[in-house]
Amino acid sequence: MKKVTIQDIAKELNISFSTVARALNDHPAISEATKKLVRKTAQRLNYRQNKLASSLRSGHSNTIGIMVPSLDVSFFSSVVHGIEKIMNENGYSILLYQSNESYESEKKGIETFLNSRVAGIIASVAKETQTHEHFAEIQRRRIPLLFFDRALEALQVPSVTIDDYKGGFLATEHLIRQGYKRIVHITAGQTIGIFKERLRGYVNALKLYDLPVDKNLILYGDFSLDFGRQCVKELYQNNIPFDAVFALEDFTAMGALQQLLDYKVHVPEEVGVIGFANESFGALVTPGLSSIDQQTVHMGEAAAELFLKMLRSEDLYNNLPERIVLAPHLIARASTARRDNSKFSRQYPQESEGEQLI
Amino acid sequence: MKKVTIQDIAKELNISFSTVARALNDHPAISEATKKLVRKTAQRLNYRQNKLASSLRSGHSNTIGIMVPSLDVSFFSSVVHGIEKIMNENGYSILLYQSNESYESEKKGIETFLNSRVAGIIASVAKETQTHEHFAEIQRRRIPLLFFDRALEALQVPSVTIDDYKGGFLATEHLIRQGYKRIVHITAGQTIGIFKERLRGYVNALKLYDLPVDKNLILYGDFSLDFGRQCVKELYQNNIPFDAVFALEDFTAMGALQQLLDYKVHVPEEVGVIGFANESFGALVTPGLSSIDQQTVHMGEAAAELFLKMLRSEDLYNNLPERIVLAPHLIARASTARRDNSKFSRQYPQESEGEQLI
DNA sequence: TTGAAAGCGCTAACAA
DNA sequence: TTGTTAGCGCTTTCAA
Repeated sequence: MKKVTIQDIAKELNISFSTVARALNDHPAISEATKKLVRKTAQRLNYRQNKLASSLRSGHSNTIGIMVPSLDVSFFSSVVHGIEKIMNENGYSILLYQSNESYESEKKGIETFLNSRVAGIIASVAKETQTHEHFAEIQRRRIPLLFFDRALEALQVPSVTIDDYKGGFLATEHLIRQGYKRIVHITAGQTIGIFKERLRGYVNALKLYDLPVDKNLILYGDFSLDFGRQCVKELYQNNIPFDAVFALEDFTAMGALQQLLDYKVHVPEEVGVIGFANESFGALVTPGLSSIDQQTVHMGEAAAELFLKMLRSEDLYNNLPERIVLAPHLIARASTARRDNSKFSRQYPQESEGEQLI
Repeated sequence: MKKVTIQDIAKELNISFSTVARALNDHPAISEATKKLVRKTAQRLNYRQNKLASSLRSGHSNTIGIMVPSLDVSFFSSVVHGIEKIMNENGYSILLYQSNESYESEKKGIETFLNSRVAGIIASVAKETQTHEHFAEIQRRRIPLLFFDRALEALQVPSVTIDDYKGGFLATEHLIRQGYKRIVHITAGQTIGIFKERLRGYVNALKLYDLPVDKNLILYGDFSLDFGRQCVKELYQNNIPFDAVFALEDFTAMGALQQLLDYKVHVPEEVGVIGFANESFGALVTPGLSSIDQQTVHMGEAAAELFLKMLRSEDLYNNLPERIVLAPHLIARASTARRDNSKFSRQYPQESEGEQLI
């Protein structure tokens, strides 16, 4: 199949190729008659516009780059799902890149985006990333950049994140209201912003409710199902009493829960467990795992909408960057259903999604 | 920041711009001295190659299109994760498109890919798609096309799928060997190929083990957690005796399992339950949900490898298309752990992943 | 309402 | 080893 260009259509119709180009782009100065004729011929010849040529010439592109740590993490694939949907409805295509949490890979991806002359970039920063030179270059080239979930605070870049402090606070407050008093918090050893915020929420909730902050109850480490199990094991081995576990994310919480059940500890009666992220399995396990919902759908939508606004505005880097912070939601399930909590007053407006206990 | 081109570098160094181009592309005819000089200047001026221009001129592109029904389905996001990783390692970028199971959307996506002059397309067909004209056009343009998981048999296109017949057979055989005799199969009302194959595997396994095929035990419908619950309810309401459920996928199986537990039916002692897809929650619920693993990782890898082979071969459409069919694996967990099954002989080589019962 | 012509930034054949 | 030159297929200004 020979490649068909606007020249071929022009020859077919004995008109100039610029008229053909205008007709195909629905230029107002072209008569309806020629437009119709051109479109018909284009279809007959199986013509397809060459976006490479048109983008090269016009300097505009309708491709945007999305950089995520990994599509294997349901949170990210879910947000990408949402962003792609909305950007696609607005005529944009998605160039996808996974950093796999590696700084080098992230840098390479940004380069690819830049070389491909994308119209803008939406990114969630890799765990490993310490410097921000590669992101700064995007700004220097005046290309719209937006962070979601994991942002680099040092850069003046718009972002959509959730309030991790509030998430940590909500989880801890919920446990306190359920009557738990010695609450363990499992957090990350590294100094990732979002986990520090969750920890801060935990500490402040304890203080607000006049509970002591016990260093022995704050466990640092990697996060994984196994680490959750190990934490519970060590707490028992070291004879450290506790009656609840708030883990930085659901898999770790699930590990803790499994280990407790292995030890024949009653959940939620003796020990309550809550996680973070509201992974889909939380609703399916027994007892149902309480968690903090990260507003995945909203985050994708908000990111796409804000980004579209950026693409449309000219004075992109003149005003202060818009930073949208979404409110996390408490999802109370059986793993923390110790008792009636009606006597407590509400601290935040939407405390629960009203999900059924399982 | 002004846009820097090879012309700017050429002016800086008082050499011709084609020398610069050659130097940057590591052309063998250029001396090491100039190469070094050019590279240094390029870096100093913050030069970035324009892929639009180079692809337009050379006629080659290193972008490939990936079309999936939805990234919100963990199976697809997981396969895309794998494909992106390998293609990326081989120097390709990914243009991503979700059909959301819509034929129109799929068609539009293919058009975008074609207009963007992708080097090739990897696709999993939308549920809604009945015709294959849009895929045929890809072939007519001699662009490499590969299907994964959901292929259109009518087209001579290479594909990577799993053996759904064998999956259905394995699941049913496993239940039979565990001593279950009246096995319900929940399948899709629509006539999707892969579900028909699973049903065929179910029927043939029963026949092979001399068990009757009872129409009352084959339930057609939508697939969802709720439908699984509903199936169990109806079976009890209609007084249809059964001692096992094989559902077309894990969420439906989970619904059946939950309803059985609500009815205080003992799983696996009284009724066994097995699903399909090996979703991550299966290992976390209690009792652990037996399932059929779809070889997600292998599928991504196999698809990427086969595709790379296609991209490299010239006589792409001359020989018969390679169709790779992966073997599904039985994952036996607590939901079917009725009793010792050592007295049965093995039908297939790898019967179980040897996963611990939870 | 249409045509002519220039050129986006690069690759690659041909010359030197 | 390097330079000259001609486009890739399109958008867009200027002219008619």
